[in-house]
Amino acid sequence: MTQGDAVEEHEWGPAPVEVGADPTERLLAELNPPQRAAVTHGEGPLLVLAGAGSGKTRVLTHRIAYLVATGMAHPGEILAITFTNKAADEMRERVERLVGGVSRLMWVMTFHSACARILRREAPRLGYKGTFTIYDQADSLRMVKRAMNELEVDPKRFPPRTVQSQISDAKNRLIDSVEFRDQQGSFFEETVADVYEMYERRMHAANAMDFDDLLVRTVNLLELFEDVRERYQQAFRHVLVDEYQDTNRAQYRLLQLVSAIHGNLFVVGDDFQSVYGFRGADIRNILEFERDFKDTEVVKLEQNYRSTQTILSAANAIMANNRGQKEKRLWTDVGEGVPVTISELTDEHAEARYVAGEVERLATEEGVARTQIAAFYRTNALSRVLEDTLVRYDVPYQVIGGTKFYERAEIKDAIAYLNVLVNPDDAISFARIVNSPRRGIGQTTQARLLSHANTNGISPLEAAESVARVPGLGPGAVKAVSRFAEMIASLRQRSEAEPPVAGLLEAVLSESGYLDALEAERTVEAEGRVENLNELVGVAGEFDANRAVEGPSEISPLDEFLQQISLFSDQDQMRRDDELVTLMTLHNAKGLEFDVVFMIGCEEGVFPHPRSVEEGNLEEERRLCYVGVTRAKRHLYLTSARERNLYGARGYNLASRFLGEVPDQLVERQVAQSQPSGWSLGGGGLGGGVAPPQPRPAVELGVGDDVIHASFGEGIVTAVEPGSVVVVRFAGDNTERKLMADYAPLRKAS
DNA sequence: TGCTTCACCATTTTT
DNA sequence: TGGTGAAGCA
Repeated sequence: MTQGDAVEEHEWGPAPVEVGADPTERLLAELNPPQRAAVTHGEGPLLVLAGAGSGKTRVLTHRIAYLVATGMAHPGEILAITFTNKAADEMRERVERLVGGVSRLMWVMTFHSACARILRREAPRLGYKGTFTIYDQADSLRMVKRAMNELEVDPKRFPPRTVQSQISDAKNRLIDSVEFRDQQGSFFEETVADVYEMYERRMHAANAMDFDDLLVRTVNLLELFEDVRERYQQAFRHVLVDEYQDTNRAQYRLLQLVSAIHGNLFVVGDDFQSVYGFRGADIRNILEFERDFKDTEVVKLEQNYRSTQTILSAANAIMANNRGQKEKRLWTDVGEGVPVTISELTDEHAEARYVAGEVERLATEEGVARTQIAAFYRTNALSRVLEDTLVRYDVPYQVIGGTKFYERAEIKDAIAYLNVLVNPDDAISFARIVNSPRRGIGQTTQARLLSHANTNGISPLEAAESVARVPGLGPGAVKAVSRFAEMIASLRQRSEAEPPVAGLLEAVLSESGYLDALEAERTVEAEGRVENLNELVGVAGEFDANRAVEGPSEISPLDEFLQQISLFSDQDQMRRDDELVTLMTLHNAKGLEFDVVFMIGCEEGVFPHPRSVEEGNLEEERRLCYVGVTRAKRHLYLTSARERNLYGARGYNLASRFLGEVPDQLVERQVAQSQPSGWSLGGGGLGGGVAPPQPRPAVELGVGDDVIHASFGEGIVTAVEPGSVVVVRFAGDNTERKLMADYAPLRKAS
């Protein structure tokens, strides 16, 4: 907290909105009538059904500002919850713009951050230490496997991922292992119940919580301890929730608990955009809100400020095929716009060429910025052909999603070292680092350490510290383990002296031998990993700097750093400044908007996904389609391919049923003439929307040449294949790509 | 202990 | 088609 903010804190009240006249006037001036009704709502629950592009974030931020400006709430009494860090950041920023620095007193954060914050203080009540570690899905999966291993459950018959997801589902529904067992009948489920129980026990012993635990344990806390419950119920006079349709049972219960005294629950959502059912989101939470919270008022936002009427009509028509939903019809006053283009191509290559060609045509002939163009697909696998084609057409693009920074092995390793320093009970992090880098502590040794730890009720680290007492270890293993234990002990001493996190991290990386081992590899991959680790050190340095400004807090810097990054994912990696076309899954597209949207792979067998159809989730697929369609502001393209390689086999598919649900009068249809596919660029019909770049005389490239690519940057040629294809490994993202030497924007580095 | 080969299998994934 | 994970060998 800076000096300036401290001053503003004392001056809170009518925030710096307007001097003189009614301070709320300007806030309300920018709103349409239903928006205004929502913002000026008095006390009691309110459900805002906010259609796509209807200004829901505006309503939320203005509502918060309104509460502050009218004195209905002190900033410190406001809890505003989102699902993503990105949404929370955006909301905080926009609120700050409206009310100024007092926004710092508000709790504007994700469900998980809010829960983690509460649990850091209160976890001892539940028998956890305040320094608990937060496990991501991968860590949690390891723990599931470990529990299964301990119970001798065959992973062939019980896929760990399935078991994990059943446990997670149960937690999302607030069903603990005891209740889970009671409800189950089949042998399979009995076994899952066993694993669930063991998993919980081991998680607790490791002083660790998975993402679901953050919610569930907070609910437990509030239900079990009246004083804690009342404290938070009193504290949060107004509770606001974004994307309410995505809440699961645990989140629902949490909101119910936390808003019980004041009853001011303000939720904004769109049942049409509920696409996370597979993760436990329960669409009933929004459909039955009025029943669950007495005297709820409902406001519908149906005016859309994003898309043309054509696009909205298409979206409405698609959704008319779903049942059990809140009646809602989007409209706009921006006009009809151009028809939806539906194109049927011969195969995925033609489809990709079509998209690439149209992108270039739009960019060069119609002046559409490439940042305003996106392509969505149902499954990540569909991006590959499109990417290859965009490269060949020299169209710069970015892919959102994919491998995340914090999921990279080297980053997870580094964090695991820090986890062990803060939380010595953390068995999963221990396992991660004990033999990484290689120090001769192999599987057998690890298994013996672990079983010794489990039978004696101590942590693996403690077992390592008294390795002499572990039975069955050879002298070599004993020596390696005790050296490891000593190294950790010395690092822990260092961490307790509270140095900056960045310095500690550097010490960890060098003293553990991790960096040395990477450098000894002398490969491009290893180099990239070192770079990533440097980036992590940079993140830590930034954290240290911010912390120095904000002053001390009750928990240690390292602890705070770990909590922050464990709940941070780099979803907000998207760049909007460069001239890049954006590629992503339909799920990732939620909340975004683009002038031009391509939805590729609109075929039966792809979208709707056959698995969803099997499982009776067609309506959710249709909502996903709705989400995709409503991202488009001006022009929507829906493409399908008659045949496509999927999982190595050729598949022949009909166009998606969703295409048929768009009324003909809104559509301009294009059907490809049969044309050969493959490497031949251009040609007639579709896919030749724009002439491909003329072949240049081949650049003489050989293995080992350093090259520079217009969008991928520096790389090295690792192979040359017939047909003037070169394989280049790029330093930037460490991937190998096959490029057409004649077409790729590639030149030899000097 | 650790590397290599082989078989398998396969949505979506805010935290 | 390609990435992952478990058994087999040096």
